[in-house]
Amino acid sequence: MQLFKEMEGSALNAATGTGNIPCPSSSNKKSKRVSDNVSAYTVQCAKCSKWRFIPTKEKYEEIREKIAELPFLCETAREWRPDITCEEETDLVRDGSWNWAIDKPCIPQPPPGWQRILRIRARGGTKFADLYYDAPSGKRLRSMQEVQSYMHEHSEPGVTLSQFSFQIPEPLEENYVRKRRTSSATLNDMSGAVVPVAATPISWIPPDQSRDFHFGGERNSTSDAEAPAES
DNA sequence: GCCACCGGTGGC
DNA sequence: GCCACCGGTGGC
Repeated sequence: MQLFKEMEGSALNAATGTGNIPCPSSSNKKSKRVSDNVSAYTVQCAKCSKWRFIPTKEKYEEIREKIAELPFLCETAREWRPDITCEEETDLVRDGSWNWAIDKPCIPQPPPGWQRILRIRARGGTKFADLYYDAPSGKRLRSMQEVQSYMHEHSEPGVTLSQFSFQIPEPLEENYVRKRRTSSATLNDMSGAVVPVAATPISWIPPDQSRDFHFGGERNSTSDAEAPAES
């Protein structure tokens, strides 16, 4: 299970982070082309159900790709946090400043040289997010169709369509996305609890609250153990 | 002129 | 009803 938080506005490339905390950075960007507006990635331990921050987008993508056959455990995080155990408090404090979403598991890592870009849209729109792939050439592709025709025109040895997925996560917050008019539209449908199917929660954060990571936060809201879709 | 963002819709 | 796909456009 994974989560991320969103940061609006500035380009953030979690992938450039080498430490524990992905810092907003535009270091290796020459243009103002935007990257993800996601600034942190988190995965849930399959054993203790606590959340652990993942230091880079690449690592997150690697974990996500294999999570079905290779469940994430706290000890996996020792790669970047040598002391971490299941005894440590969860990395996440659900204090309302974070918005959550459910990421899909088993999404392939982008081919080498490619970037998978997720842009969370503003609340109240008709769609939750956009997903793009940036080709090594810099070309931005918006759909499988575009990937396909790009591959037709450019030789990308060893790259296949199966390495692409345009699946976007789901917002946990009901009504983040404006519901389309339906004939039976009642305003308060309480039934809409998001029940992810073996999926991966993600979170993003509203603007201007970008850097307050809660590693081992004190006010642990007990376990964020379960699929955070209560009520 | 470009592109990030958003909405609409055809096809399932 | 959903979502993959793509067109439009405002802001830069």
